[in-house]
Amino acid sequence: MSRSAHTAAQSTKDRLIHAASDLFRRRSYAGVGIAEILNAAGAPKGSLYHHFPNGKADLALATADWASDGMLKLMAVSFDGAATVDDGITTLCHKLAKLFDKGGAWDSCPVESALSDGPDNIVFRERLGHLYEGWIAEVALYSEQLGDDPDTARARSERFFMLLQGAWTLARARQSSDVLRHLPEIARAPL
Amino acid sequence: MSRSAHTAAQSTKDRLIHAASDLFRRRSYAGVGIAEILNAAGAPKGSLYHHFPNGKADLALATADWASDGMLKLMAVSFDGAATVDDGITTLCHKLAKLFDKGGAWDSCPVESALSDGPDNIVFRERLGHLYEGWIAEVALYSEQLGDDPDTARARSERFFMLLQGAWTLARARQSSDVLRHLPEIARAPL
Amino acid sequence: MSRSAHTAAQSTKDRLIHAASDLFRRRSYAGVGIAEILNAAGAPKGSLYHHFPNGKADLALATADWASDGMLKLMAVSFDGAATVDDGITTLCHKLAKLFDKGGAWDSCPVESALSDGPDNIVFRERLGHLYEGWIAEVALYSEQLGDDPDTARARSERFFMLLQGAWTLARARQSSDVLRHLPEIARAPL
Amino acid sequence: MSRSAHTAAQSTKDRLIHAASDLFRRRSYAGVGIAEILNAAGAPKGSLYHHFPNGKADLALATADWASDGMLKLMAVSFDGAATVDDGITTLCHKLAKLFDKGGAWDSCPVESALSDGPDNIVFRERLGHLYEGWIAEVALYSEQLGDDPDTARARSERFFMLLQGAWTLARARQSSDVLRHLPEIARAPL
DNA sequence: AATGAATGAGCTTTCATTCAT
DNA sequence: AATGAATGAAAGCTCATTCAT
Repeated sequence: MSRSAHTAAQSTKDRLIHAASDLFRRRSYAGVGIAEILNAAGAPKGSLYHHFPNGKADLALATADWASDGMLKLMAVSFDGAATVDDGITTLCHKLAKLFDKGGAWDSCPVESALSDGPDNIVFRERLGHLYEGWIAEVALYSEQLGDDPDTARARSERFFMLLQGAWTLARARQSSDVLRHLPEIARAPL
Repeated sequence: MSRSAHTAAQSTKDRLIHAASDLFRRRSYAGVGIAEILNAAGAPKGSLYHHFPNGKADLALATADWASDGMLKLMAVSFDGAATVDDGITTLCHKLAKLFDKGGAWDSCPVESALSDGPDNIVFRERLGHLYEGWIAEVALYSEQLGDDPDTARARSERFFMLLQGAWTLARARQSSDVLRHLPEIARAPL
Repeated sequence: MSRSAHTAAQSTKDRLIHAASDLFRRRSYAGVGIAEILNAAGAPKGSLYHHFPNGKADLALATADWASDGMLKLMAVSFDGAATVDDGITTLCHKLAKLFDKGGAWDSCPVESALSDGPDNIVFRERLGHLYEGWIAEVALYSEQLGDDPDTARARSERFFMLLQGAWTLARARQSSDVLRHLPEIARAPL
Repeated sequence: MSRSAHTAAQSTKDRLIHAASDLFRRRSYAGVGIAEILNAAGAPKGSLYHHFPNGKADLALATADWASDGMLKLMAVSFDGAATVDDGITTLCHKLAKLFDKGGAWDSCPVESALSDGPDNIVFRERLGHLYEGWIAEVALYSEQLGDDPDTARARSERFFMLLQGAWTLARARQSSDVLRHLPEIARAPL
């Protein structure tokens, strides 16, 4: 998910996905041109349509999938060995805060930036929903494993998802990861 | 903020702002062309630069300001006569859910969609932060007026902002305003 | 209709039509790129879509209309003062033979080359039929004025249209206008 | 020449020729891309240059040759057992009308559509002339065999060629094979 | 003989903006 | 204050072809 973690020998296809993800996060699907992506990936002009027959839209879907997988892995790492749900969430928030700081503080959610802006089609919308539900299900699963009953786990996870999305938005507006770092304690407080 | 509330005789400038706001919400700043905005506003080809000398960027800033004012008014109406902060928030969430349903369920935050996507300049970023802080301050003010001490009011408001942004994101991904309608009770639960 | 008859000061729109007509005749709608047309017309890169909002397709329709008008004028001139239908046709064939020789002998029918090749839409097909019927009606009109009864005039005109189209095709295949020049006597002979 | 007469097991090369001929007739050489031809033929991406080393141009020449052979066969069948030239022509016209109706009424002459539009080279032009002369010579031969003296036979054949090309053009413009069916009587009438 | 990945020039069209009126 | 013609850079995409396997 970081901008520099994938510079070792990769396929052209992977380089396209990583370059597109970086650029979409900063300026979103519609704000980034294909020429720029190809240039960033060091890929030749005509190679995009070989790997992604439907062009930019296919690339955006692949980018969102890849970024979502990265998020799921980050969740897994964060909850691995966590004693409580709160511990897992705290670790995750700190990892995300670091990611935010690495990205230049103007990166938005990699899934939303790739799919939200795109062609007005149903495929993008459904994929966006599907990937987000996957994140919520993942945290809910860890919560259950740490003792929550299913309904509580799901409600907690959904609530955390919303807080996280909102916190990231606010962090971006403030150009500061502080709110992400403090998110665990914010979430803990009752209304 | 709604798509149809401003159809009475308006100035060309106002029609441009409203048309742009509608379009930006659905496809964001970069995803909407000036020709499309002019067409939707029924404005002549060359009139944009008369009202907005800096072109699309100026229009986006005006759009964000107008949408933010609408949000502040909605907050005022929601908290007017509210007995508790919870009451005010509940009313606000229901009003926003109705707005969401009106907009075709693919509208995103009007402030973010106008400013997040735009030219990579500092003006947009600072305006985004400024407007969001205004929303947070507004709810915090109502909370204080309803008895919260300043620190509590601010923390509550910030937390609500995050939940609201996240809930809107989730509502959009699900193409359903349910999560917005249930947001008050979700917010009430402790982590 | 000739390549050099319109070099006096013309509007950009006219220059686009004339340049496109020349190029379409030699390599047909699909074989000619917009860049080439703009270059030949001396028109700036973005000006085509100002004059022809639907782009290449609009230009092709305008080109076909203009060429068809030229053909109607040529018919009018040829039959003006003609004592018999045969005289009119003879004059017309000689004028067309001269046109063929001017064009480099690889020009095809300007109406067909603009519309036959184009996007697979019904507008092109109907326009092609409409313009051709106009030619047939025109010659039939002159035949009536020269004494033919309506049915004979129409049959003669239609037969002449076919011979002319076929003769032009053959002239092009042979790179020689001979068959056009001899068309009147060919048409006169019984099968 | 028909679209469905060759569906039994064919070589890749044949399938390429037949698919290309179908497509060229509808949208001409320049209007059809290689990808579309390969797709229609069910041929793998790289196979075209195996069978046609010079690529699309070679394929167009092969297509024109194949279509011209089909026309010569159709002529042979039509004149086989014909008592008079008029009989042969009548049969031929009816066969061509049926072909026209099969093709969707937007097919043009398969020889012209493959060669007329192509690269601006002398090979295509000469092949076009050569194939057309072959058609004219073929009908002239049958006319001689049915009693015409050589000069008359040639003149008749050439005249018929022109009427046929023109009739096909008109049939296409009108989206109706009527003019092809009535061509024999049209040809019979004096100017 | 056959394949599909790779290539970069070219395609049509839209972009945000400027300018003369 | 208001207009629409004009502009050329850039957009996303397809092109015919080459090449290593």
